Amino acid sequence: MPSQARSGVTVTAILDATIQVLIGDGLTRLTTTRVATRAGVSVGTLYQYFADKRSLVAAVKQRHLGEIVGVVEQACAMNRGAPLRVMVTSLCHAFIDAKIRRVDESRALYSAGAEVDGDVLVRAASLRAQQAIAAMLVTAPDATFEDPAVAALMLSTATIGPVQALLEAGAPAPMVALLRTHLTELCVGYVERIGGSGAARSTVGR
Amino acid sequence: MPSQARSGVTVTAILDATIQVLIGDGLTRLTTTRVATRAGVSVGTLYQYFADKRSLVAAVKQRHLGEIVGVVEQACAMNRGAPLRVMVTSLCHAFIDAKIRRVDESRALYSAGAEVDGDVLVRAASLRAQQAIAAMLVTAPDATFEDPAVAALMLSTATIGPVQALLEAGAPAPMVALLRTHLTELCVGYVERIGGSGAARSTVGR
Amino acid sequence: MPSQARSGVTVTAILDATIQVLIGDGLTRLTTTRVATRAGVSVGTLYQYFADKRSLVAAVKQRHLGEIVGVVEQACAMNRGAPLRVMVTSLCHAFIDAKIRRVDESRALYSAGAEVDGDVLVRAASLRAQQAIAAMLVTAPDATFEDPAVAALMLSTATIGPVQALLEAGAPAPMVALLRTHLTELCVGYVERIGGSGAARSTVGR
Amino acid sequence: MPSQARSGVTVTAILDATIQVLIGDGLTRLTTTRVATRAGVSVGTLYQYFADKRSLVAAVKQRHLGEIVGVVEQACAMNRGAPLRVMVTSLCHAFIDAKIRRVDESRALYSAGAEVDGDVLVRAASLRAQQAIAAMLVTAPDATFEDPAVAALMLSTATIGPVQALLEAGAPAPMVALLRTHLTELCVGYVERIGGSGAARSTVGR
DNA sequence: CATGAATGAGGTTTCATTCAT
DNA sequence: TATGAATGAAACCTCATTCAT
Repeated sequence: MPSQARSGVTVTAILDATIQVLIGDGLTRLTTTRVATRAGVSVGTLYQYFADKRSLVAAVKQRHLGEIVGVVEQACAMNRGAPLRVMVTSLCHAFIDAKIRRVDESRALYSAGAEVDGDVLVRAASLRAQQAIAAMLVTAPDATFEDPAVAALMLSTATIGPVQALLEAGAPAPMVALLRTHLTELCVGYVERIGGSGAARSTVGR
Repeated sequence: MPSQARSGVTVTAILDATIQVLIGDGLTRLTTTRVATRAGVSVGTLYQYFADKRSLVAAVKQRHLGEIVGVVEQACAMNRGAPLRVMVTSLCHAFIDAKIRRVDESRALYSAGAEVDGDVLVRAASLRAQQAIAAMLVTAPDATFEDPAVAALMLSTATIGPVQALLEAGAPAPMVALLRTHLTELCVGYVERIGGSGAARSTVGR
Repeated sequence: MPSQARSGVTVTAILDATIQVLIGDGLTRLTTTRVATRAGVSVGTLYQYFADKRSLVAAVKQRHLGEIVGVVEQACAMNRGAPLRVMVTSLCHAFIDAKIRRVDESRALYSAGAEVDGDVLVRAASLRAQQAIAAMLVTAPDATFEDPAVAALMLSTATIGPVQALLEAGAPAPMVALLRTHLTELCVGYVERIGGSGAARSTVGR
Repeated sequence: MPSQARSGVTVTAILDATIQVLIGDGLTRLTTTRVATRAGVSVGTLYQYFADKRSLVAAVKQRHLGEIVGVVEQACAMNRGAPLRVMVTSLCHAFIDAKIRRVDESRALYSAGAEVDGDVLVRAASLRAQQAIAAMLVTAPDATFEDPAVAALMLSTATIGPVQALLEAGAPAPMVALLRTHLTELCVGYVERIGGSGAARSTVGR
C-alpha cells in the first residue's frame, strides 16, 4: 500500500482539490471523479491513496482540525503564567488568525456538516483544544477557576459561532477587526466573571 | 404549492419523517422513498407537497429556524425596558429552552450542514434574531450600546456553539444546568463590558 | 417490495435475458445493463426484482435445477414398484428429455461454473434428486440394495457427465440417440451389479 | 512467450498462487495483483510470463488437465491386453488417485467453470483421454466393442460426476473408498454389457 | 529483468423523479 | 388525489494493463 509512502505532492493535490470541489459544489455534488480531475490525476490514483470518498473528506477534515488545534495548543503553551486578560486575548487572536489563514477549508467543511464521520473528529479536536486551554487557565496568576474544564469548553465553543458568521461569510477587513475586538471582550468578560480576581471577582459576587 | 393547504397532517408527517431519517441516516442517505415510507405515504404523495428533495429538507430547516427565531423574538419583545442583566438572562434561557424542545431537529439539521440552500436560510433567520435582540438592547435603561447590531450579532452567534456542543451531544441534566449558568455569564459579561452601566462600564474604560 | 407480486412477465423476461447473455458472453461479461437491455427493461427495473447480479444468476440457476429435479422426481414417483430395468431406463430418458428441453440453460449455467453461490444450490438439487431416486430404487421388486443412497448418488452424478459432453456440446440427433442407449446401459449395468436380482446378482457375486 | 524459459520457479509460483486465489476467491475476484502478491512477485513480473489474465487461468487449466490425462494415458498404456475388468478397474483407480493428488486444483477449476477458453481445453483433454481409453479397450482379450470410441467417451465422462461430487466436496476417507468400489462397478458393468464376453454379452443380446 | 504507481474504461448499484392506473 | 413501478443518469469503485524507473 502506498498509503505509507504517500507521495506527498499527489496527496496534497488531491486534498486541495477536495476542498475546492467542496467549496464549489458541496458534499453532495462532490464526486471522486471531479476531485481527481481537479487534482490532475486519475480516479484510480485517488483510490490508491484514499479508501473511499468518505475517508477522503475525513482526511481533509482531519488536516484542517489538526492545524487549528495545533495553533490553539501553541498559543496556550506560550501564554502559561500570563495574566488572564493576556491569555484570552492571545487565544482569540491566534484562533482568528488560524481561521483566516484557512478560510476556504473552514467554509468547505462547514458546508459539509457532520455528514462524514459524524462529529467524532470535531469532538476529538475540540477536546484537545479544551485540554490545552484548561491547562493554560489554571496557570493564571490573577485568577482561580472552580471548574477550568467548563471554562475551556465555553471558550472553545463560543468563539466558533462569531468567527464562522463573519469570516466564513466573507466579511470585509473592518468587520474582521471588529470581530477581533468583540470576541476578545466576550471571552475576557466571561473568564473574569467566573474566575477573575479582584474587581472582576467582586462583580460576580455582587 | 399546496403545501399550505389543508392536508397539514400529511405535510407534518412528511416533515417529521424527514427529521427522523436525517437523524438516523444523514442527508446523504436520505432518500425520498425512505422518507415517504417512514411517513406512511407513497413517494408520489410526497412529490405532491414538495417540489423536490431539496425543498423538502429546506422546509424542515425553515420550520425549525422559524420556531427558534420566534421564541427569541418573543423573549426580546417581553423584555424591552428590562435591566440589561435580565434581558440577557431571559434571552439565554429562552434560547436553551427552545433548543431543548427540539433537540432532534437541531441534531438532524446540524448533521445536514449547509448542503441545502447553503446558508441562506440560516443567515436570514439569524438576521431576524439579531434585529429583535438589537431592538431589545437599545431599550435597556442601564446601558448604552455604541453598536447594538454588532452586540446582537455576537450574542446570537456566540450562544450557538456551547448549546450545540452540549445539547446536541446529549449532555445530561446537570451539564445542561451548568450550560445555562455559564452561557448567561458569558453573555452578561460581554454586554456589561461593551454597553454595561456603572462599574462594568468603567472597567471597560479602564 | 414487488418481489412478492413479481410481475411474472417482467421477471421471466429478465431471467431469459440472463440466460441469453450467459450463453453469449459468459458470466464475466454478463453485465446487469446488458441483461436489462436484452430483456427490454431498464437497469432500475432489474434491480427492483433482483437484489444484485449474484441473486439474478442464482435465480436462473435455481429455476433450472428446480425444473430438472422436478422431472426426475416425477419420473421416480411414476416408476415405483416397476422392474429395476424399467425404473432406470425411465429415469435416464426423463433426464435426457428434460435436459434437451433446456439445453440453453444447461450450457449457460455450466459455463458459469460454481462462481455463484458456490455449489450450494447444485448440491441441494442433487440431494433432492438422490432422495427421489433412492425412494424409487427400494421399491424395485426384482432387486435389493444394501445402500440405496449410494446407488442414487452414483446414478445422479454419473449421468451428468455424458449428458453434458454430448448435449451441451450440441451433438446431432443420432449421437443423442446413442447417448440415450449407452446411458441406459451404464445405469442398468450398475444397478444390476450392485442390487440386481437373479442372474445379474450372481454375476456380481462371481 | 518466455513462460517456457528457465524461470520455472517463478512461473510455478504464479500458477500455484492462481490456484490458491481461485479456491479462496473464485474467478470473479481473482485479480492479477492479488495473484502476483500471493506469488511473491510484482504484477509487472506476472505480465512478463503471462500475456493476460485469461492465459494465466488457461495455463493453470492446461497444467491440471495435462496431469490428469497423462495419468490416464499411462494407465491405459500399462493395461493393454489385460482382461476387461482389470483394464477398467485400473483406469478408475488411476483417475481417482490423480484427482485426489490435486483436489485443490480440481475444486478451483471447477468453480471457474468454462469461463476461460470455453470448453476448448477440456474437450481437447477429454479427447486425448478417450483416444487412450479406446486404444486400450480394443486390446481386451475377453471383449469386442462395436464402437470403442463411444465406450471411451462414456467411460471418461461418466466418471467425472461421481468423483466431483465426492472428492471435490471433501468427502471423508470411507466415502472415498466407497466411491472407488462403486465407480469401478459402474464402469465394469457398462463395458461388460456393451462389449463384454460370455454371460454379460448374452445379457445385452437378450 | 523487476517493480508498482498510474491509468481510465467500464461495471454495479442507487435514487430522484415521472406517469399510468 | 394517491400510488408505486419504471426509468436512466450518474455515482462509486475495481482492476487489467502499461511504462518509467
